Amino acid sequence: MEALGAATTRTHIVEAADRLFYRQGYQHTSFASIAEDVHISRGNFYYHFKSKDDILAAVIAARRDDLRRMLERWEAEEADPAGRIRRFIEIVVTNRAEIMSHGCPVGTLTTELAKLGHPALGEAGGLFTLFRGWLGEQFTQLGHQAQADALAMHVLAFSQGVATLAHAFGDEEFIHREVQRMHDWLSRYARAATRAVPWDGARADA
Amino acid sequence: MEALGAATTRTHIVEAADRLFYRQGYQHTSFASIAEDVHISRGNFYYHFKSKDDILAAVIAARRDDLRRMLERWEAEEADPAGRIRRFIEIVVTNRAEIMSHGCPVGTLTTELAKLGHPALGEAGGLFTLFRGWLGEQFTQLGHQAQADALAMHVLAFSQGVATLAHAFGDEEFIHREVQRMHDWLSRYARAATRAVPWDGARADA
DNA sequence: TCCCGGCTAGGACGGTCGTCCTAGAATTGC
DNA sequence: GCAATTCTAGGACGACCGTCCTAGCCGGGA
Repeated sequence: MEALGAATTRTHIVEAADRLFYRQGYQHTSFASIAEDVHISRGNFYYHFKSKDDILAAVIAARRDDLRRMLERWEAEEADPAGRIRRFIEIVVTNRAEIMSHGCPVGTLTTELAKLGHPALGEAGGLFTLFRGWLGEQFTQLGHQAQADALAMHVLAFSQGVATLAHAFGDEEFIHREVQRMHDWLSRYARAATRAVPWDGARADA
Repeated sequence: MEALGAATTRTHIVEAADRLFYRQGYQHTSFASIAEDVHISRGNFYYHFKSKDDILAAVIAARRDDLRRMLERWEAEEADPAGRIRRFIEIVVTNRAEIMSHGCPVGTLTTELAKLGHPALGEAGGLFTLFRGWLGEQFTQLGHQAQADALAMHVLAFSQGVATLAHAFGDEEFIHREVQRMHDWLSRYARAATRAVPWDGARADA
């Protein structure tokens, strides 16, 4: 019973598939290429996954878990909700190299699955929903309950627009310009609450 | 010599391919499905096009021509450069049904071709460049030469972000909100030049 | 009327894909 | 050391893909 070996092999498959789906797209990534990447026989795949869709589901679940951990980390590291939103805004800077090469992992996957009419589209869209809900929560904590979701969607739209064009044009200066613009925009909504932080630890619970 | 019949058949193929590439993606659209759509034999394709890539090139060229005509029409109908930019901003409203169903035709195609490593990526990216240059020209006419390209890219990023999220969430209210926000933003850059229009017909030539 | 060239239909071809099957290697519990 | 289980390798399969080939349809010019 070497369950550990199987677990790591399975993990390696998911990691390789994740990377390849991102770089080449889901449809364009064949079992052969994943197998080659993991140094595994092609036929051996079906011991760990019962279909290609199954691998996709595992990849989406892994991404979702990663994103959740990232959001939790931000919450631990940034006491100020505005600082957390700034973290999100700066994703496009932090990951600029990969974004310029392959776009946004969430946006491009969702778009592809939609065109394929793939049943996992809902799961992939859940990654957007994750960010949407989290950003909305931050804006709510900043005191903008009424517009929280609209503001969250605006931030998401920013990130998708920047990612798509940075990908198309490979323009790094553009990323920095738009991020700066977004920070300026955010400061209009963040100022009041940034001052509020020291004395309203209780409000976060409400 | 029924060259006319061939021309219309060719046009029908390009139109069907355009529609199917948009809805299902390039890779996921087979010759069989295009043939079925046009009511043509599968093998007959290669009289009109020598490969699938050839059809793609024709589709991109057709889109480019359509876009050019659209921009020329806007220039004829809108004397004010700000009005022309507003026309662009409102594309996402005008085409909201299609965008919510299938995303932006330019953005999704460019992204897909990039993942495929397809040689026609450059041509597809030219559609973005077309808008970028045209928008930049409008901002220049508004008197913002120095930042014209940056402003053009910002407008493009808006449209891509809105299209991607409207596609992912199917949220029409979101589209209207973001368009309104964008109009407000534009008015900050348009006001001065809107007044300037009557007396600076010469500047457009400079 | 016949012929010729533009145009079409249908099938054959090699290749790749996702899937499945099976024999056997490796590892564990007894 | 044996047996059972976990894991792997490699190939076979049917389906679909883009491509190509060829026989024949059709209409206009001689």
